[in-house]
Order: sequence, then C-alpha cells, then structure tokens
Amino acid sequence: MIYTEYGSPLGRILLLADGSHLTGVYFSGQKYEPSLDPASKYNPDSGIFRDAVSQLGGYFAGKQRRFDLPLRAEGTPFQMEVWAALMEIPFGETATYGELAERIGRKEAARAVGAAVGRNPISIIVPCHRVIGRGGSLTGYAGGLERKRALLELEKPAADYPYQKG
Amino acid sequence: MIYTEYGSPLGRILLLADGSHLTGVYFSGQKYEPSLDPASKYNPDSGIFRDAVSQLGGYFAGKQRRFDLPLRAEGTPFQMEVWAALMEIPFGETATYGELAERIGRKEAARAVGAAVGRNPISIIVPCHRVIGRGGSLTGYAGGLERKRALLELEKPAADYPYQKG
DNA sequence: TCTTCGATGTCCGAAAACGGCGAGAATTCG
DNA sequence: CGAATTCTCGCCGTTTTCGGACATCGAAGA
Repeated sequence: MIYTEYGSPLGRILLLADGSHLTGVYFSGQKYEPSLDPASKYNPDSGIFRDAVSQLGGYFAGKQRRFDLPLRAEGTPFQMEVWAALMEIPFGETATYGELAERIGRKEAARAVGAAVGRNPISIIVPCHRVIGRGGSLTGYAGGLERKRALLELEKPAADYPYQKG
Repeated sequence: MIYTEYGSPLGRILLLADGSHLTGVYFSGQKYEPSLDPASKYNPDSGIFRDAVSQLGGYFAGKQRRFDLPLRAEGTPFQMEVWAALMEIPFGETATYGELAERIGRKEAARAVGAAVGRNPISIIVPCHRVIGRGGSLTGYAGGLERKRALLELEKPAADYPYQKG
C-alpha cells in the first residue's frame, strides 16, 4: 500500500495504490476519505502514480478526455456494479441516478445508487461527478458541490448548470 | 494456510497451521469449528503437524504432560489474555471461571471469561478443558462434555468428577 | 435452600436510521 | 390559470444500534 499527493487546480488530491493498481483518489478532506493506513508508504515515484498524475494533469488542462489506468475498487457487489456503470458515462455527458439504476437492472433503486455513487473511492477517474438529479440539480458530491460544478464545466465549457438556491 | 487431520482416541481432530505456527486444533464437528478456508491445503507432512501429532499421541498415551509447539491464536485482546491465562494452568489441575477472571485482573468478568474460553481455537494444547464451574460442575465444552470429562480423567486418573445432575 | 439480579466481553440477528432519489400531490405566486 | 416550489411518501442497499444469549458467580431476599 503506497500513497502520494497531487496538487490539482481544485485542491490537493490523495492517491492510493497497491503497487500495481490505483485504488483511491480523494480530494483531501472530502467525505468518506479513508484514514491513511499506518502501514502505507509515501512513494510519489511509483510508476502507477506517475501515470495517474500525468493523466490527471492532462485532464485538468483540457487535453485529455479519457483515462487509461489499472484500477481496483473494492466494495459490495452492488457498489461495484454501480461503479462499473459509472465508467460507461462518457466525458461531457451526464446521467441521472434513476437512469443509472435502470442500467444495472434495478429500476427502483435510485436512492441506493445515490449512496453507492457517494462511496466511489476513485474520484474523477471513475466519473461520479457525471451523475445528477432527475431535475438537473447537482444534488451532492463527496468532494463538495463546488468541485462537482467545476468538473462538469471543465468537461462542457458551454453548458450552464442550475445553481441550487441559497 | 495448511491443515491435516489426526485420529485421536476421542475422535477425529482437525489441525490448522500457517506454516510455522499451529493456529487451530478442533474436534471435528465441535462448536465454533471454522469452515475450512478454500485456499488452505491438506499437508500432513508439514513439520509443525508432525510435531503436533507426535506430541498429541504422547499426551493421549499418558506419556506426555506438556506441549512444546509454536502457537498462534488470534482473537480480541481480551480473548488472548484469557487464552494466555489458560496456559498457566498445569496438567492435572483445574481452575474456575471466576479464578481465571481474577487472574487477568477482571474479577467481575467471570461470565465473559466463559465466553472467551469457549472460543479457544487450540483445544487440548491450550487447556480450556481445565476450567470448571465454581461448584465443581463441568458446565460446558465446545467439543462436548463427554470429551471434557475424558480429558480430565486422563490427566488425573484417580480423581472422580461430579456428574451434573439430570 | 432457592430465586433474582447485576456485572462482562463478544457474537449474531433483527430492526431502525440514513443517505448524492424520484414521482405525484399540494401549495404558492405571479 | 400555469409554472415553479415544497411536501409526502415509497423505494433500496448500507451502516449503526440494540437486545439477547453465552461454558459465571456472589450477594441479597423470600
């Protein structure tokens, strides 16, 4: 278990890996951010991290629309199904929680999908920010709505997203 | 993780080890017997098992009063404390649950001690059969009271143990 | 003598609470 | 009259909480 940090335009990001696979990408301080395993080592020079940081850099620079990295996300069967579905949403597009639920064959489980999306361990790369409410509202994001909005604007500069009141 | 079996005078016994340490000794079918990890391998020729079987043979034959084997028993801190205390009860002697509780500095936890003793993963060698009720009754044994009685008689052939009523 | 009760750590099942939802009714304003 | 907003309620997987049951034992009261 190794980790490193990456200073993104949206704030510091913690990256976790098991050596061969990327296992976590968290905005520092975000909801559900795991506490660092004492046994894990700071190792910014690991190949997996160099690739990840490079691709994240390209993404934030607007030069890269897809990621190509070995990922490993562990969770309940349901969660992993949801996360897999997330990977099917292309850059620049969005889906609703209900649509996602339907796609995995559990039409009525929109709310459970919401909970699972919120537990996505690999932010940005597994694009949980592309899921919004049926009415178009952003509804929520573990890293903070501000970042969700920023990511969506980065992917679709021309669009305007509704602001939530307040 | 490896395992083997040993046919004792009191029935078939399952032995577990991690290669260097003995991690489990269970009467086949006893309470709390763990289901065999699919990844574990049958390996009766492992050195640790040869030693264990040899010493168990000597014990049942009445020729050996102590065991000398590398052990590893995992559990909660409380449980491990109880199991360590069990090792202090010499061959042929007994202790009550309350005494054991007092010995680990938790005088009032006799009942909790009972629960922990019941979870002992290394029967016979960690001598949980040497713990009896305050009144002298055998109270319980994960491998069955009949075996507990047999073990105690093996260790102290001349003694007579009270039968529980009924 | 017999029953009741309280203290203790762990496990297990049941039940409830809790979410990054969504459809439909009720309500509020122009 | 619409159209936007708020409420209410059902939906569903996960997490948390809670209540017993245990390999006990001593003290207190009937």
